[in-house]
Amino acid sequence: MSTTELETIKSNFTQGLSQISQFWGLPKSLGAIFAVLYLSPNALSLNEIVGKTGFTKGAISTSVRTLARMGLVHRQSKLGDRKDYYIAESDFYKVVRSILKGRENSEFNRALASVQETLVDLQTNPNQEGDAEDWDFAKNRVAEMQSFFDNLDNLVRVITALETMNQNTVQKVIALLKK
Amino acid sequence: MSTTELETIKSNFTQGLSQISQFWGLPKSLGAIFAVLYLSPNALSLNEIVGKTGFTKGAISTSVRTLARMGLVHRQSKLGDRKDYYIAESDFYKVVRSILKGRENSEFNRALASVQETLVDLQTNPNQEGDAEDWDFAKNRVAEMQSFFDNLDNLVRVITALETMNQNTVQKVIALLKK
DNA sequence: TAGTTTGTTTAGTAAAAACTAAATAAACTA
DNA sequence: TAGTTTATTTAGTTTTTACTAAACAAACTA
Repeated sequence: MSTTELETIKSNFTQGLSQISQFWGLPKSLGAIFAVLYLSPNALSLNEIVGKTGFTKGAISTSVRTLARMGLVHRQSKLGDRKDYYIAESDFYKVVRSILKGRENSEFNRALASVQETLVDLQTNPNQEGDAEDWDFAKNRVAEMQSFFDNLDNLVRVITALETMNQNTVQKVIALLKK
Repeated sequence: MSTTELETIKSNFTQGLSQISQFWGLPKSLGAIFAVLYLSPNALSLNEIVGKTGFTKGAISTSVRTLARMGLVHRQSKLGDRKDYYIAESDFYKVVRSILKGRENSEFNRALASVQETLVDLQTNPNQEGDAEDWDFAKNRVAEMQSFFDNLDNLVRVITALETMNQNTVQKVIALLKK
């Protein structure tokens, strides 16, 4: 009965993380799986996760891999046991850095590059007569955007370079901003 | 012909922003509409946006409203003209603050609240005998998560409270983090 | 070897989201 | 008033995405 109670609370928590997950445009399953792992004192096998979440083996298999890519869970192998086991990363600052690092590979960078190409295209073009103002306007706008992205990219680069990031780090930033 | 060239470049740029948009889990249309407005020296009416993007009036009508909610575009009314006109916000730091502010209303906060409820549920419950360690483990885990969220929330609160935010602000943060 | 137990991939389905076309509403105009 | 011109809403379609069920593959076991 007390166990049931705990399970109920866990289930509510899982629902909450599912919603957060889909708020960020991710599948609910990711939130649910992470929640189950996060509240489990011991590593869980794929089939155990199936049992606790109700998703199929295939779904868990792929979901758990994307969670691992994000740095939110880690795969473990026990000796003499063919099963894989999964645990949740509980240091969220680590997760933030891991996700920010992931940006380099991603589709996102290809899109960013296309913005940069636009800027080059605009700059290398000889000024036209008829629509010179249009060209200049576009040039300035895209240059501003590029500068914003560069600035942001620097910030991310510095963050990912931090050997440690924790509450204290954030609080120092807050103190700086408050002035 | 030179005009055609400029249009081609604009179209590439628009494609780029569309991809960025969908990378963040948003409809491509949002990126496309913003791109068109961002590169337009003058405010555009709804029908002009329809012409430049190829989406239907209905789609533009709703998309432009969500863009406005995010602070990415602004609606303008010209006197003696019944049409609405739209311009892009070009200060991206403003946009960041605007989006961060929007968090208060959102579904996101309801989900966060449910995490907090979980914590309360766990803490108010009298310790059980059989599964005391399970309760404690869950309690600690959820408390840690809550503390992370609180910390982040403070940061966001400070950022939105900033009267101005710009490249310089970011650079100061970078300088702080580098030490 | 054949038989288990695991994880992954694939093909198909169900559900959700983005979008279109058209009806409606609202504000003006002649 | 009836007729235009605009924006919004609605109902339905298309497209995309998440997921299931089942086949497959790989690693072990008897």
